[in-house]
Amino acid sequence: MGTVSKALSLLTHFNHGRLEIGLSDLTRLSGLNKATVYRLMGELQEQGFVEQIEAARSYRLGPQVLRLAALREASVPILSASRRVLRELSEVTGETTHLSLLQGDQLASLSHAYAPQHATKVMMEDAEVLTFHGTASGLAVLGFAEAGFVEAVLARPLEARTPQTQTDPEVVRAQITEVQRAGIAQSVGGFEAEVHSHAVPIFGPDRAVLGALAVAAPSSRMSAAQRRAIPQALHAAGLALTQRIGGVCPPDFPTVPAA
Amino acid sequence: MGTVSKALSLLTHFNHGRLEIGLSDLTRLSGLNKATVYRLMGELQEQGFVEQIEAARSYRLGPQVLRLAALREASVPILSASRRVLRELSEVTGETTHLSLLQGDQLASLSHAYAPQHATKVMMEDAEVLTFHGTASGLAVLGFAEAGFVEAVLARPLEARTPQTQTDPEVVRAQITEVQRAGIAQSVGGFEAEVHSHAVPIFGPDRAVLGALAVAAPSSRMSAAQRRAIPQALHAAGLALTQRIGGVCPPDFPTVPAA
DNA sequence: ACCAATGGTTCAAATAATGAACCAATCGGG
DNA sequence: CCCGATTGGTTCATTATTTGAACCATTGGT
Repeated sequence: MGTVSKALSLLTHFNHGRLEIGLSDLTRLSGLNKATVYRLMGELQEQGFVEQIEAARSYRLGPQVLRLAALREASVPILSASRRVLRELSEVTGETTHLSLLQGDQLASLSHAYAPQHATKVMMEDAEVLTFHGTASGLAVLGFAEAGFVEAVLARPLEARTPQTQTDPEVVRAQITEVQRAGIAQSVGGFEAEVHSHAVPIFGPDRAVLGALAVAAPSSRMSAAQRRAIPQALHAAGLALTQRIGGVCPPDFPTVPAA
Repeated sequence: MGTVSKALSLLTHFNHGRLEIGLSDLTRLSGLNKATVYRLMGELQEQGFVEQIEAARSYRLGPQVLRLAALREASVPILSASRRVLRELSEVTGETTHLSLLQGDQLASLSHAYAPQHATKVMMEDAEVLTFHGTASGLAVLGFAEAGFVEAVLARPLEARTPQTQTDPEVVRAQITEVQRAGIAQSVGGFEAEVHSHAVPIFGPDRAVLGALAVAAPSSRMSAAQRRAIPQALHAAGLALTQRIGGVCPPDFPTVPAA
């Protein structure tokens, strides 16, 4: 791994539960030498990618990433395109919806919308990293990703976030086959207990899968009517979003929502 | 300059006018060796910071920056805090408003709001890099930045974006002194012709200047009434935003809007 | 058919990254 | 109030990576 990759991989350790990281923690998390981490963080800081909090001397992400994100949106306005789709999908389904995007070998939830109807709803945070095997979004992506990518994901140990999480690669493989047939993925409590999620893949201009659009509902509200309504609305919303960003579905993507 | 800094500095060449850059262009822009740029971009691509467009083989910013930006906002929610302030300021002044943030040695406009009142308005793009000497925002920042920073900025050649741009360092220095006295900066046509801008600095928890809040109006609409109303509204909005993000004004910041 | 430009690749030479050990300061018990 | 443990930060000889001139294959324009 090159020096640049090492530096950038340090940034992957930031997440919602760890917005600030000290030098020692980062050294442990990365497995790199302390002096190396120190110097790399110094360079990241010079370029504005991280900044150091005076008091604790711990690091947090810097302002430079805001500019880059704004330019990324100018290049590929997928987040702004998603907002309307998410809002409408939340209204129609009465549940929380979110968009997750593939970032290398990670899947991160980056935009969401809540439904006004219910007092209880599934809460979301942007930039949360999702597991592939334990979320509907992850399965939707795997169903239409390259075979090599799927193998790489399943070769890693599959973490169990809840007692319901499927951690057997063979079971996950069967789920993926079902996703390919139906064009839609499901997960019941695989990431958060009591959450029933549906998801469909989103495709780019080169027919490659970019991420997934998902509806997350409390299991208790999953009536027979919802089980029919959500896949239908989700399928349509997925096609709409893919189209809005100039994407094209691959030939093997089902054109009608299957049961 | 370390390898990491070189790689990250490649990203600074992306902007609204150059959302995609080919290998040769990037080599020229950066002044680095072609093989170096090629390898560095390869590493940036591996980490999802850039991606390559299949057809043209040129590079654009990658999806990874979106995740980092979302986390930065979770750490320091300055953009979300600014939106309400900008909206209200646009309503009160009837003109376009925007927030720019300091990113190392660059000042980038990152959030804006339009007023509904007028058919003609100053248009803004997020992530545009502003000059320090030719914009009200830049002058507002310089007025309350460290002396060393001001010297570094004025030591560089001052580009003239319009015939009205002040490029004499001594004149700019005098403008900065005036900004310190009044607590508000002005620029008439220094960045775009026919645009009259006012700006106030925004401060962080450590009393350091983070960026500037600005009102940009067509020169033709700058009546005597507006010349009084804008500084007053802007001063109040700046204090409000500084406060909302937990910032503190330095002791030498004027507490009342001066003429 | 040509020339100039593009993206991509090679390999010896030059340079930068590395990591074990060390320092000073701080923290939290007992 | 002292002690051990932990923190951020620094050093420098060794090591491994980066570098860049030159080269190749394609593409596009004239």
